[in-house]
Amino acid sequence: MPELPEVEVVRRGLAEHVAGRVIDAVTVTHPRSVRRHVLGAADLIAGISGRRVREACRRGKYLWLTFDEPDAGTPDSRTAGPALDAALVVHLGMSGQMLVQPADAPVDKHAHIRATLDDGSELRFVDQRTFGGWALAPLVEVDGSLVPEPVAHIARDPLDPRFDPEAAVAAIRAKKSEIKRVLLDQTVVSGVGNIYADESLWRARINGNRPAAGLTRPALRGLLTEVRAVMDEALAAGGTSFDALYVNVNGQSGYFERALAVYGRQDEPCRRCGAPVAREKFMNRSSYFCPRCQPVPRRR
DNA sequence: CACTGGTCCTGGTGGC
DNA sequence: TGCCACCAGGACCAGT
Repeated sequence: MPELPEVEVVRRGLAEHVAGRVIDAVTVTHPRSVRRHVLGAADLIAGISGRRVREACRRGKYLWLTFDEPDAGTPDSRTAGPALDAALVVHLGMSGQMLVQPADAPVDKHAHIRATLDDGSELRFVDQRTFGGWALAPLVEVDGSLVPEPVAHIARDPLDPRFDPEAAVAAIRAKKSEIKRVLLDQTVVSGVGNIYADESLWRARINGNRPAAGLTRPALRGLLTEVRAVMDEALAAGGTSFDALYVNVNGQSGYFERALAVYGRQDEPCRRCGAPVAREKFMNRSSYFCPRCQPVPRRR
């Protein structure tokens, strides 16, 4: 269940183990993992084979790899000109992993894409539930930043140096739906998933069912502060469990077992007031909250 | 146009 | 023991 902090841990791993490497051969063994690449697996493979990875980037839960210019003299480089290049966009979905392993290491049953690198290692995309995948897409400029086209609609996340809290507060207040749904809307603020939404709302003592537009600016500033704090803490926890063999292990951060205040703690005492944590259905999933610290809004 | 609710997908779990 | 319903959930899509 990778959210922003887990994805950032993966990005750091890719920056360390994959940036600078040349992608040699690519194999796709599950078509669903490349379904977002409309031109198909063969086109994706052709587009990244032989390319040297430049940088590992992230916005919200989206990852992407950029590449150095192809070598001068290749046919492509004449027509490419100054046009913006493409990036390999990766979304982990619910269960995606980006593993860097020795090429002769046993291959996981759910390894759907494998890319050999020029240092003898192999980058493997492992994904049990196949919600994630790879796609090659052109880079476009949005609000002064270069992002892949499928990421163009994704808002800046709270860890982005150019994240503007006041603009985020205004965007949240402009929404007509409940605050939790707005938090999960990646076009408003990106990187927040179901778990950290519940954790942030609990910290800010706001019930997720409250209309976003009805919350005061200070309340929303406080909420965004808690979102950032939860992410920072999870990132600190995740950054420590780092194996050189693996870029990351299932996006887990160690944060899960320890520090969750409400998520998954139905009927257990609220860590602040002791009241039993409540659980309710929300968009075919669950919301956890403290009914005392986060009072349910009055029906209008 | 904005908002809402359904759907995709598979492995693990718990009930009968 | 075996079967099946159910759950997890990010992003997309169709309907209002």
